[in-house]
Amino acid sequence: MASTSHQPVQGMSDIAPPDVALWQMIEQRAREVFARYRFSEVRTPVLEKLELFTHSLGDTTDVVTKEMYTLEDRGGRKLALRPEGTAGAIRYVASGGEETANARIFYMGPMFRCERPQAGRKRQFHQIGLEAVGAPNPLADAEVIALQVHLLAAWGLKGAKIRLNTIGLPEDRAAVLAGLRKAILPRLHELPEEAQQRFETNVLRLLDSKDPVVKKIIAEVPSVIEFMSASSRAYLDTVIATLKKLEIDVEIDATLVRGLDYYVHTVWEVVHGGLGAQNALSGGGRYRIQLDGKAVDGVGFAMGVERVIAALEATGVTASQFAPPPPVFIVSLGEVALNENLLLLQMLRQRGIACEMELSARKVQAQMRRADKVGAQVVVIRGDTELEKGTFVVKNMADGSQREVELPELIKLL
RNA sequence: GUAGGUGUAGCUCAGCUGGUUAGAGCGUCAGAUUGUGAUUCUGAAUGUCGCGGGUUCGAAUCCCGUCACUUACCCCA
Repeated sequence: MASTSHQPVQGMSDIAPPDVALWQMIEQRAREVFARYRFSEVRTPVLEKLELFTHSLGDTTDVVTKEMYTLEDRGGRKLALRPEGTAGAIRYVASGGEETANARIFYMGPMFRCERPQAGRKRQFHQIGLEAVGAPNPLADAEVIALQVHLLAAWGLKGAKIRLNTIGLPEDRAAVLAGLRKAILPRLHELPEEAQQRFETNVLRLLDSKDPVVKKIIAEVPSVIEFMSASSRAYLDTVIATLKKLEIDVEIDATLVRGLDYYVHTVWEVVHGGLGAQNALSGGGRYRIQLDGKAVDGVGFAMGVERVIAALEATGVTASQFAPPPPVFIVSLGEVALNENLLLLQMLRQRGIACEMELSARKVQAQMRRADKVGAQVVVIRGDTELEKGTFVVKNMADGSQREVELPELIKLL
């Protein structure tokens, strides 16, 4: 604390052993759910060519222009730490030919964005993401959303909501922008200066503004969906109808916008109260990514693990609930017993029993305190007397009772 | 990039408008208990008061700078 030299890089942090238990639970249950939906894991490099991201995410997006960690390797090649997982996953898919045309893959791992850290936002953060590759099909979108709901349930997370919207096809974009501008124009002078600028540069971004004045005007303007083509609207309708059949509640929110250029049709977010300003624990949607002249269609989502954890903790879940099982503790009395117990320790471990012991001849009292400290429920005590008799004292820490047994009995007890 | 809050022991924090040797709780270690834990009692160790500079007889305290953490804007998971 006093020294800053041993701290991790700004916005990056260690995940300490007790907390890791929660991470492992999240990852393990995610793997179980993904397996049921027949998705397989892909592990792509953390470092990619810079252009992979500029091409797929869009070279004017904020993520690409001001948030990426970029570097040059010794050969002068421009590289970037991945700011998200879809680009790399799709690069893998695009390189694979036919057999990956309908790939169903998931990934989990660290992502990097050099932003100002705040609640729910780290510079190194972790995502669990999934991509269902294949031609646009509203049923696929619904299936992926259903999977996501399943995932939230598997984690035991309560209170999450899904906000759903469509951003239509690229062909709709011009009509949407024009329609929106036309609707807002009469009230443009009411907007704050910053918002007026955005009216020119990126009208869509006015939709999810946090400014109360902007919000009010946006609420009175027709929904973006109304400016879209009939086929885009039909696509959305099918997604909604399918979700209804699957009994999945979503909130249609026409102000939902996404910051990456590759999205088409369905987009959604999973939000949770009690997360601070960054209330989205997942973002997802359908996309079309052009790579080397090849278009890859798919639908997917990415969940921010740190945010999922924050949401779980906000609902009373703690890492200690997923702590590893308590160990058996071996107490030694005297040097001779200490050495003999080392053999016992290894023998028990080889039988699959988690156990530990003090590796120096400390006082019994200190060893017992240690046993209690690490949460041992059973303590095996062995000193000279027991060595002579070939017995072990087994103590139950909960009620304090103990009995003396021989080896076969000991193994049966543990 | 912009704005607010905070940096004192391993952890959580107290330290009033500057005044001698900088505190508490928890944790750690040890003793009470020479072979028995969570309770109790007793004791011990650990601080360049984030860092650098300034004002002052004197700075943890005031001023300036800087770094870090934190919250929010922007944007996003």
